[in-house]
Amino acid sequence: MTVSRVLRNRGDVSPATREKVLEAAKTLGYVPNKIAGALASQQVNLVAVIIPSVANMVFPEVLGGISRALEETELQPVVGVTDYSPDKEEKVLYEMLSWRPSGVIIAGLEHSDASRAMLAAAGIPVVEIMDTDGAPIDAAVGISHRRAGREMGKAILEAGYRKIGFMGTKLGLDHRARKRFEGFTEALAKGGVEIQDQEFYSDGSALAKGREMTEAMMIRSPDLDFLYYSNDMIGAGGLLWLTEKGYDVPDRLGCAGFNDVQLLQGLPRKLATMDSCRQEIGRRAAEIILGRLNGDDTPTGKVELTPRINPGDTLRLS
Amino acid sequence: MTVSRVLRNRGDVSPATREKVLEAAKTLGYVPNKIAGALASQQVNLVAVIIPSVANMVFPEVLGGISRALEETELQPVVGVTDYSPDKEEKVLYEMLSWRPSGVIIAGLEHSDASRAMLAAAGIPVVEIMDTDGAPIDAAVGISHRRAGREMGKAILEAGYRKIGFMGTKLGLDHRARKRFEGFTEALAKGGVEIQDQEFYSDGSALAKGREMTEAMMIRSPDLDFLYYSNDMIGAGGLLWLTEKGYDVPDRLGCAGFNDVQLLQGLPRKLATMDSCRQEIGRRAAEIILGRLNGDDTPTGKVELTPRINPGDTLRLS
DNA sequence: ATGAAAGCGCTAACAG
DNA sequence: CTGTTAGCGCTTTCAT
Repeated sequence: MTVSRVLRNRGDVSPATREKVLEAAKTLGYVPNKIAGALASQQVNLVAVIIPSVANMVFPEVLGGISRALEETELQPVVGVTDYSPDKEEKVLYEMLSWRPSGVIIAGLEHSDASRAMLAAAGIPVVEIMDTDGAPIDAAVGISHRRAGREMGKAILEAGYRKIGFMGTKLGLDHRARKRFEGFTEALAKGGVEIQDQEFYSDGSALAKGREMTEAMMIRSPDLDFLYYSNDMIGAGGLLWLTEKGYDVPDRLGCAGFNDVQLLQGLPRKLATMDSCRQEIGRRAAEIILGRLNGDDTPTGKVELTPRINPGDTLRLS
Repeated sequence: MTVSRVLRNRGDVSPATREKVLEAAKTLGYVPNKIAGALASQQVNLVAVIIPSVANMVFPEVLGGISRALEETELQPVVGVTDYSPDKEEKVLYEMLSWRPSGVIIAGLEHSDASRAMLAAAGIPVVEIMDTDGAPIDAAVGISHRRAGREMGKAILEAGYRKIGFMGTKLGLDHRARKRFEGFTEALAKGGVEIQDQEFYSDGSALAKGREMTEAMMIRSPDLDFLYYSNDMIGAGGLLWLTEKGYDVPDRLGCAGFNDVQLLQGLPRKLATMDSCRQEIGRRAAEIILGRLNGDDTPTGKVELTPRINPGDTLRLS
């Protein structure tokens, strides 16, 4: 009845009755039931956001971009976490889709067949984020990690480094880290250079792991002149160790990470890195959803952002 | 009809029809509509989790505890973020309650009157977390930040430090930081000591801020012999600066933070700190919700966990 | 073991 | 401007 209209500021309601209803609602402590509302109106102003982890520092920033873009909107983000597991992704997705959200923002381009099917069948805008190396189901916004790896490789060669070591997460399910690695080795190969040593880790405090792995690697392969880390956290740990040991960085030895996490500002030396455009990815993804929902003819397909190399203090300039 | 029974493994259904339904569902890519289900059954297996921030490192860990406890359950956490604003908290809460969750886990004990009213009226279990200095609406799990501050103050005095500086976030809306500060000054007062210098910051990279503030403070008050930081991140930044400048830590100058964030493991020196029991808080909170929902006579009221001081390398032992 | 019917609390469309 | 009437897609209860 009229009550519904008042609470949603819809249609014409006389200020008098409006007042009355509002007051009654307040004194009764009335909270509308969105479940019933959603069922009746067949629309749920929620955007499902599916990411691998909240601990990773990268994703909270993407989330920030999304929230900000959705702030002045009816839409609200709801996040689900997959822990980098395709199985869990499938479950989370199923769970979220069963609430009939207005759109989905999901990290990565690789999903199980079932997940892809659900997304395709959902009949709502789907934006895959972070990565553009592959074919999106609907829309995608991100960076090309393969290209990012390649460019870092190129920059390193141009700076004159030749004996290169790599450290990173186990490359199994982190597709983006894998693609960076592939692009990196590819660029090196083009310059006739091969990675001389490499090491992978799976869990633990990234800073400490970076430190340990770096120590192990420098003992094993003392003549390395560059260390490429798959993320800034292990890179920072490594750099701390190198600094303590008195390595001449970046001349005797250079190093670089990936992500440009601002968390690390304040460390003694600034690690060379590459911005992964996290905020903007979030914002753009949200905007695409909004556009689609407004019926704008937002172009489907990929939006590829371009990360820049930030040489910091640890990459000799060529 | 029968379909409903199959999908929920309820009631007696012949294996034959069961098979048929399941297959049909799969080929049709059928995803049940939880909205309708929730409306009909009057129950939503969601737990609203309301926290100030996801960027803070503290809350993701609490979330981890909650998720793990809820893993084998029907319940699913859904998080809302308040950005430390009571207004936003109210909005988020209203929004979430309108989805009729089965329970609420919310950070802190201070809420607007409206928020308290909503929580009290919701008729669902409510667990306030992180803090026990105050009166909970329903149940609470956390630590006494006042006591944490007091204990750190006591430990510092016992170790013989006397000229103490404090650095922290602006104490406006972060009630827990404020309570720690109050407890801290109280303990010092009991020992006849007063804080000699203090500085507050609002935003920016915590590590960098800690560094800057420490530098400023040590220039302004060079005879300080202890620095108490309201969190580990600024503490770590400060410690890095002190180490670079060659301060004799912890003898000439001690320092300590709060939270015991594992993120920082791997820094050259380990900051003295206090564990804030984040994981366990999350787990216990979830368990209380579960208990209440199962009708167990879980005792209402506060659960106060006891944080321990971890002296690291920066607190002289007494 | 299965079908039929009622209704969850709202919104949408239409009357008044 | 305001009231009335149908559902939304399920679950629940009751009959078969």
